[in-house]
Amino acid sequence: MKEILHRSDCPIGYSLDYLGDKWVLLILRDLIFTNKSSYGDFLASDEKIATNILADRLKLLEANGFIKSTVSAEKKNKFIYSLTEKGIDLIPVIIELMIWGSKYDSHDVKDVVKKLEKDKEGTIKQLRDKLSARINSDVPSGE
Amino acid sequence: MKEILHRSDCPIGYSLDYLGDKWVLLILRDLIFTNKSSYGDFLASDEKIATNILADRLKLLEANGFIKSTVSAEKKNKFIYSLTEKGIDLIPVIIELMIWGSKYDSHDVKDVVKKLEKDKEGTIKQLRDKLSARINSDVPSGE
DNA sequence: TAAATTTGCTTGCTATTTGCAAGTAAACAA
DNA sequence: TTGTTTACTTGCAAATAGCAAGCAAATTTA
Repeated sequence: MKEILHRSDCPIGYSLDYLGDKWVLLILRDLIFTNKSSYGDFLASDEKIATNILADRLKLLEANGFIKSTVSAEKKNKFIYSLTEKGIDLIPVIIELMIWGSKYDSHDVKDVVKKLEKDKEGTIKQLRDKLSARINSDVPSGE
Repeated sequence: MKEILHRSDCPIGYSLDYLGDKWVLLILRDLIFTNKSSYGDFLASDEKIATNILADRLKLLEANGFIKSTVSAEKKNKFIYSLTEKGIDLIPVIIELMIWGSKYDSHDVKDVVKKLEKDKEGTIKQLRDKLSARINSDVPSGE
């Protein structure tokens, strides 16, 4: 795994050295907002990530402590990825990307995001709690 | 200028189609948090962006309405870049990247960010007001 | 007023990264 | 025991990034 070299000592630059990429935050989005948790799940997302890029990013995210993987309880050839606290802490970043995107994407149905925006802190706490629960249980549970 | 093709109709994906890159948000950071406003200013930032990449990203940001450029009043061979409202609306995204980066970057001096975090909304409003004032004045003013 | 400098790029070349298609391997199901 | 599911890896072509040099208009300096 290629080590991340930081280009400066700016905290924004530090974050972008990990997240400044077209794919990483989409994988984290899937983990935060959907029940997707496996390689095949992420592969099936609308953006159509290439198999080698997905494998690479999952390695990178795990090597850098954003996610962890466990063998599925039912199928031993299936891996379940879940967020660590470090990954969960990115919820506010992704929420703000969603709010901005929703404002400027003419195609977006804005009602859901508007509701979220009205209680941003509550929404973040809800997501945080749901995902924190998964940290110590091997199997992600549904809604 | 190459047009941005959106990979899905997710608002997060929409944002990342513009911002999912190691450089774009660093240029916007300079415009938001420092008094940098010219090609040469951005070039001098710690991350050492290449000249062709900087030129490309400035074009892209202007073509997509994040920034606008005006000829400097004093020097006619100098361009002054400033944020549009669309760009200013990215302040919350960048703030969250800074908060996350500050939490996980062991080298970061966290005091400034801790203070910011205590009054996030106030800080955003302050920045917003300062930058909004620049939209209708050709010359960015100092602190 | 001529030469040097500042400013904002562009160009050419090489190296790295991405993206697509195909292949592999372990676990599992029929 | 054969086919399928799952999670990758590999090979190759295309796109992007990065480095060094070059260029041109405006401005300053001699």
